Amino acid sequence: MANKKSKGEENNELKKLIAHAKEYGYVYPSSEIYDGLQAVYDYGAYGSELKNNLKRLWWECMVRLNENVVGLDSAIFMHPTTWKASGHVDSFNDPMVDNKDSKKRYRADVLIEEYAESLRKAGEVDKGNVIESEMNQLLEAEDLAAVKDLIEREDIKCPISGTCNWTDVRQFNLMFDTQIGSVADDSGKIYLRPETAQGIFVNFLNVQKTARQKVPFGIAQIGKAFRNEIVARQFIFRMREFEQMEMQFFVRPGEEMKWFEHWKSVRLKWHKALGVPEDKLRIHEHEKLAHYANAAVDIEFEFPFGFKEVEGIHSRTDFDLKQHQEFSKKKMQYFDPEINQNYIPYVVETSIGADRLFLMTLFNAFVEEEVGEGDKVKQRTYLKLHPALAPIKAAILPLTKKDGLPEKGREIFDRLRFDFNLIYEDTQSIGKRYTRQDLIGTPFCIAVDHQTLEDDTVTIRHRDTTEQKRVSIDALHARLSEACSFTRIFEQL
RNA sequence: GCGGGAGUAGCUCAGCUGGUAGAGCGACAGCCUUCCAAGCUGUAGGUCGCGAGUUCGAACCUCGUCUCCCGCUCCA
Repeated sequence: MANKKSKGEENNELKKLIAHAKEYGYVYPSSEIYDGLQAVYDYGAYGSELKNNLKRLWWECMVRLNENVVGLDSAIFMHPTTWKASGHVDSFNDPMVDNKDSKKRYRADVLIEEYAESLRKAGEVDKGNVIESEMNQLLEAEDLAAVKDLIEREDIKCPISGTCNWTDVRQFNLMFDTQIGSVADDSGKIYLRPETAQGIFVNFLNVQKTARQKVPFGIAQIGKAFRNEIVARQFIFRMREFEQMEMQFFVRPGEEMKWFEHWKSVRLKWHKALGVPEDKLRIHEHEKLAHYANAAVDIEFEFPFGFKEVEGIHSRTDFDLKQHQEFSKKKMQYFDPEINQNYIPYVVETSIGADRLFLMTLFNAFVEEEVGEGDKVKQRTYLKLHPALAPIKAAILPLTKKDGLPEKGREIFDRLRFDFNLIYEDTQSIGKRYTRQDLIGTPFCIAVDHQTLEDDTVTIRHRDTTEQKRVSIDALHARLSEACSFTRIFEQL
């Protein structure tokens, strides 16, 4: 393709954003003084503000604007059986072994099972069964070294290289685990949740009853989740500790596709309302569905490294509630008075990564443009963040540090600070201060000049155009409220 | 996994055939009182990625090690 970016260019765009994010207080590598921790990042002064604003916006759009969606804040720790019921223990936990010659990776249990099967076929039924039960015992005991010994003792070869040159057997746990209770033993092993959804499912009846909701209704939650990602790349796109914003919507069986389409269009509209250019968004339909789903789409954004999932909308059927009903022996059913029936509701999930949304927002906001003429051409860099999302709403900047201008500036600052996140700054030249605000994405700069002392007016500079307008100090509050309110985004929904 | 390249101040980088570190920008303080990173003065900030070795002496040479980047390979 003609306008396809080269790998180097993609990398440059990402690198530039990473550098900017670090330099201007958005995102730092975690534990940087110790050379960092792979695939873990920290949010700085402005990053934490932006992330909070995004989370609050999502929450308000979900919970406040929908009467039939209520919130929940469930714990990261959950009873271990939760993850057996959800299927995560089985599908997120495999003993892996690599052949050093072919560089192929195998599931150790599959490798041994296939070997045992070949023995049985060759007539050595007993030996095959013995080996398989031995393997199961070792896996049960989590004795991976012994599993390797077993592979070597039986001289199980890689089908590709034909050698028995294996690495150690390693457990690839996509779930993190830890101990609960002060005495560490196996019975206390619990997982850090790999998704927030299960906290919603296990609380389904609690919330339904106490918030007096009727199907169809939804439960929304924002929270951290943890996954041992094997490939750790692409900045905060793929992190080991990340934050999800999920809403599980419970519907009558048979009506799930209607609601699936509903939430698909609602969520797509939401991204557009945030100002994401339409040509950078696309819907990707899953062909291969997860074990719990009967329909799934991703809302993808075109990052420099390609179209990637930001949000997923899944029709999860009644899989999760049914599983929990089975494992917990508690009824996870709802009595629907309208049709006089008891049923396990079907679930439509919307799940967006807060960190991915953050990254998408930063990419959209990052602007570099040439300004000036002739030999005075300079590059201007700024973050074109929506005022409702920007970490700092306005900077109060006295033109000079004399003549009572700082005092007047402080006065204005104090009048507005209770309602808006502001910066007051009076050092160095005004141009330098404007530029600094551009770099962190502050939408408005309020300059206090000599005329202010005469008629109580100030100039407001708009970040995107650098144009200034003179307004009275009394009008500032209303102006900022108008521009920085979430209502400006709600109106687009 | 293989090959190549790079690690020196917050950032970008200089540092000759080995002689115990420099610039620009940025930050901070002051002057100036000025509307888009202006100017002047000053200040802070570096065990030169880490560890050994050679040497009277190592940012520089040798070995090891870690991290990052590029390309290939692999995986999805």
